[in-house]
Amino acid sequence: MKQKTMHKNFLQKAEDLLTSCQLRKTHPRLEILRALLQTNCPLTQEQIAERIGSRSPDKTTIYRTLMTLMQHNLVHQAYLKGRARYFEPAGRCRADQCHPHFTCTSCGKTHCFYDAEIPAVRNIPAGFLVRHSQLRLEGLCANCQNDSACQPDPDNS
Amino acid sequence: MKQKTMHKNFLQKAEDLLTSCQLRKTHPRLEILRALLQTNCPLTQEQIAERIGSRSPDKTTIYRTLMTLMQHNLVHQAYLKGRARYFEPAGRCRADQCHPHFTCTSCGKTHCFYDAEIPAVRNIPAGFLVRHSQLRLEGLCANCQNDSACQPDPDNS
DNA sequence: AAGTAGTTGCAACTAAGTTGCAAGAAAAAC
DNA sequence: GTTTTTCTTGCAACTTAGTTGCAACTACTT
Repeated sequence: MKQKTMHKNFLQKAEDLLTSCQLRKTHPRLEILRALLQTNCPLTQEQIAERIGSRSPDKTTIYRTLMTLMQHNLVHQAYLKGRARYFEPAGRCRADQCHPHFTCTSCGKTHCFYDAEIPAVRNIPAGFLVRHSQLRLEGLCANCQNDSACQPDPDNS
Repeated sequence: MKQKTMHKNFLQKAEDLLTSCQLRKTHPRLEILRALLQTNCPLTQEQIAERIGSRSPDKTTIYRTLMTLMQHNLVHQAYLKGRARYFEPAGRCRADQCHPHFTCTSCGKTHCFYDAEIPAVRNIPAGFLVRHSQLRLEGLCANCQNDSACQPDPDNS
C-alpha cells in the first residue's frame, strides 16, 4: 500500500517534470523517468530496462529519451568506473556540483552521498572557467569492512 | 638532441617502473609506458597506438598491457569520454586522490590540473571508508572563453 | 474527428573492448 | 650458450555499448 503510494508519487513527479519542460508525456518517458526517480543510485540503459520490466521500451528509445532528458536538464550522466554510462535525475544536485558517488571496490555497489559537501578546489590554473564538478569516491562500504570474506579484495568478481 | 635525451629518460623511467614491479621488460610494455609518460594528458588505446607509430603492438596487447599496468598500480583510468577510456601514469597522483581533470564543454579538450588540490569532503555518511577520490571538472577553457564563435556551445562537435 | 509534428520500434550498423589459442620471447635452469 | 619454462604477444572472431535511418505510430492541436 505504502509502496503503491510511493509509485504513484514518482509517476506524478515524472509527469510534472515533463510538463515543466513542455515535453510530451509519452509512456516511455514516464517509465524511464519514474525508474530513475525510484532508485537512489545511477542506472545504465540496461538497468533501466530491467527495472521497467516486460513493458520496457526499446533500447534505442531509452538512449534517445535519456538524451532528450539531458538536453532539458532533467537527467544527467554520472561518471562511474568501467565503460558503461550511468544516468540519474539532475534534481538531486546543485547546478555547479553533483553530489559525490561512492563505489565500493569490494562489492562494486555505488552509493550517492547526497549530503556530502565538496569544498571548492584550490589552485585552478588561470584562464579556466569551471562550471560544474563531479566527484567519484572509492573505498569500502560498511558491509565489506565488517565481512572478513570481503577484506582481501577478490580480483574483481 | 634535447628531444633524444628526453626520450632516453622516459624509456629509462619505463624500465625502472617495470623492474620495480618485477614485470618482464618487453617491447610493447616499454613502448606503451613510454608513450604515456611522454604526454601530459590521458590517452586512449588508439592514441597510444598512433603515438608509437608503425611498430605499435596490436590493440589486444595494448589493452592487456594497460590492464597489467593497472593491476600493478603503474597506470590508472583517468576518465571516460564518449565511448572511450583514457589512461594515464599513476605516478602523477597522490595515493588517496587523483589530480582533477577539466573538460571544456565547448571544444571538448581535456586538461590535467596537476597542482589543483581537492580539499577533504565533509559529511561522508557513517560506515564508509574512502580510499581514493577522483574529480571531474567541466567548463570553458581560456580559448573558448575568448573566441566568441565558441560561446554558444555547438551541439557537440 | 482529423491533421501534424514529434516520438517510437525495428533492423542494421559502428566503435570500443574482450576472448581463445597457437606462436614467440624473457628469464631461469642447466 | 643452449635448453626449458613460463609469461607475453598477435591474430581472428566475438561481445558489448551505443547509434542511425526510416517507416509506423501517437500526443497534442485545431
